[in-house]
Amino acid sequence: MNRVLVVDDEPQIVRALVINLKARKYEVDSASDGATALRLAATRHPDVVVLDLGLPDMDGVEVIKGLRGWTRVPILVLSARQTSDEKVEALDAGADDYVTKPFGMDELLARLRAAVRRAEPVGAGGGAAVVRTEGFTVDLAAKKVTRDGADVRLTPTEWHLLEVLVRNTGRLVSQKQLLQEVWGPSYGTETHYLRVYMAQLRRKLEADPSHPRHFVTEPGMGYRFER
Amino acid sequence: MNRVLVVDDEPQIVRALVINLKARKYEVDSASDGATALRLAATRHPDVVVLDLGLPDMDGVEVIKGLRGWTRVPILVLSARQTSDEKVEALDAGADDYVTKPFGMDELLARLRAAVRRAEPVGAGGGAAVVRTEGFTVDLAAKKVTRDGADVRLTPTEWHLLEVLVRNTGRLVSQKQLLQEVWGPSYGTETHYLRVYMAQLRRKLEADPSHPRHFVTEPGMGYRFER
DNA sequence: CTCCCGCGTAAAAAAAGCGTCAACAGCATG
DNA sequence: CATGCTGTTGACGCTTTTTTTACGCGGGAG
Repeated sequence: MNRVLVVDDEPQIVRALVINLKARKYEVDSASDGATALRLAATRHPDVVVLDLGLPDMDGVEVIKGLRGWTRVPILVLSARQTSDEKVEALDAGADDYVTKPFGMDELLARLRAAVRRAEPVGAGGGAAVVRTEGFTVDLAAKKVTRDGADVRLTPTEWHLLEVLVRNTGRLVSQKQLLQEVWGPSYGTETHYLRVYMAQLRRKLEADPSHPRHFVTEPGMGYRFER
Repeated sequence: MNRVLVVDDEPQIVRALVINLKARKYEVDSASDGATALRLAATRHPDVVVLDLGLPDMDGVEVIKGLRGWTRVPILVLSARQTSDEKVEALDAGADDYVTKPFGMDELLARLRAAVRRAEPVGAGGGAAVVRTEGFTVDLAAKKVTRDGADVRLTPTEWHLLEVLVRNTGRLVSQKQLLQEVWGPSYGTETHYLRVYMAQLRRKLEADPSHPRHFVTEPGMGYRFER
């Protein structure tokens, strides 16, 4: 889940934000002055910062610059000041968004989501994209399989089958599920295909293809990939 | 020089934006309806889109979704509607920012700068935008390819294709992704184009074009650039 | 013990995909 | 107006991939 750093010197605003954010399963840290904010940002590495400009100890723009010196974390500025100059200054200092008080909680949360979303890396897939065994390595993101340092060439069907199995490492995948995921929803009984392609995967990846260690047959049920 | 796509059905707003943007050295395209906007976005590849939600031919949120189907270009929404629901809907559909009319030009431009800035690749401040192989060198920033000390002349399409591949060095890029990024979202099955242009890239860059080392074909899946 | 079914393997036939050459149209340039 | 460049499209031979067919093996049921 995402971590948010809330920075505001008005306790009631902090409380309202914290309650709303926690209800939506964000992890929340809070600070009421700039120095604390910078320290927390450095130690806690939030995914987004909500920053009030009117802080007691330092100018809000200085906080933005302090953050931008070392991180690109999204900064959502919150301010009572509505003048155009203030907004321009904050945005050009490195803020990502600027919301004037009083603000609607729904809107603020939506802007927060937008900020978090666009900060996500391109590969939106969750989880480790590389799976290693002692014999070979599968890189889901690059769609690449390596064995003894050399690339292994897989056909689209072989790759797709491998992908489904690896994404379910350790779990049994039924024949029907494999067929439908790889060949399409109208397939489900053509277990021939599985035997043929399993043999090819084993030939390309198993040290001893006739005694497979990683691509295990569960007779009558399906197949299982073991790391 | 950044390219902006302005979408609004009120001519005076478009004119005001275009004048201000051009004065600040942006390249500007404009559209007055959603269909044109989507087409221009596909063909011109703007760095940021300024989108009015009240278009004559389609719902603004649909335009956002149409863009988000294939690109992460920043979208700055412009709208006369101020209700929280509208904002939330647009932001959650994939917009990056939401400004209500009437708006201050200074603020809009500052938000535009913020949107463009954060969309820049991480290594933008002098990072390694140059990729070298033993045969040739690609400079992403300068949009230049060098081989044996001499510049290689690439057509716009060739360059675009090369760019996508190089930005994904080592990763397999699917045929569909290549087609959509280079030719636009309505393409996806015209694999013929890829074959023709791959051949041209190889002829210009590979030492032995018929045995490519860097532009690898993964039959049925896509292509991969290897350094 | 024998039969039968599911499994693995191999090799065929069929289909799909790839690279290449060449022609053509649109467009900007000179 | 001619020219050259670019992007699009078609045709063809060839290779790879998928599908289909065939056959041997082994374990469990009867």
